[in-house]
Amino acid sequence: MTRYARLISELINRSDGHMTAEQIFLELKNTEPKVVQATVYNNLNALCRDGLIRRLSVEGSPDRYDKIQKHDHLVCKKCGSLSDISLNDLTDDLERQLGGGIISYDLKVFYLCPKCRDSQ
Amino acid sequence: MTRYARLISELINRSDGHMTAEQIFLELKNTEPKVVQATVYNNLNALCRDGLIRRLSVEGSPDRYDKIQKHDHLVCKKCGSLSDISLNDLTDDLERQLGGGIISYDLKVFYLCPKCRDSQ
DNA sequence: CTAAATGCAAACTATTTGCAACGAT
DNA sequence: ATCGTTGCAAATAGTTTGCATTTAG
Repeated sequence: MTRYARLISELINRSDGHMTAEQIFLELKNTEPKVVQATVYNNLNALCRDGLIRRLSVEGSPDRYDKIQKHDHLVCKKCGSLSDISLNDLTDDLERQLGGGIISYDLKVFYLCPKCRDSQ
Repeated sequence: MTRYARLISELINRSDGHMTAEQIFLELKNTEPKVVQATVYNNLNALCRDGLIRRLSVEGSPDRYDKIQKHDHLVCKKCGSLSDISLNDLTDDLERQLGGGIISYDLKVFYLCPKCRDSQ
């Protein structure tokens, strides 16, 4: 595990998650001024491949990177803002319905965030 | 509803879904040789906005466009291939857990497709 | 007649790649 | 010495935008 990989993984696990590559890059550059975007992308890909972080694709915005610990997401249909939620685990249900072989799942629940609901 | 909008929406609802903008563009060009990508994107955005199709973001590949009718997806963790599944509807559960306000949800179940499982 | 939709080219954003230099085994 | 990692620049992929032209109500 290289210096950058460690720093990036810490950053993602320490933050609220949901950081874009750009945000990670900017944050990291505070302490590591020489780092470039390509390196951040390389590391993010490696960390995802190795299962240390997870990638979150949200329509309309760049990919986000999140802690691996299982949780679900509430996504505002209007502005795309994300928040974490912990819902009942579905794995057993899914295994039963699909007959096994499941690796993981990703559940996004769409709603209108308070801000967007108010500005209707 | 314009000509293109109708054709595109039909295409998506007739197909197995999961078409990328590029695929839709190419397919459409068979019968509408003058159409350009920008028009396809414009129409896809409008159709999504109006709730006539849904956009599906799959990490690592361009957005896909799908029929609106509720269903879930099985996604190969390795090659990203998609297939439809019909799982028990979670809406009531989610409403109960979250206290209402849900618009919809998106459930992706990751697995290894037969092809990728074999080539391990 | 007007407003919206289209074609076209250019712009933009997110991400990847090739390659030389560097750093840690 | 070797192999993976980095910095850098350029390339690519996907998508959007501005604008003049066409189309449909």
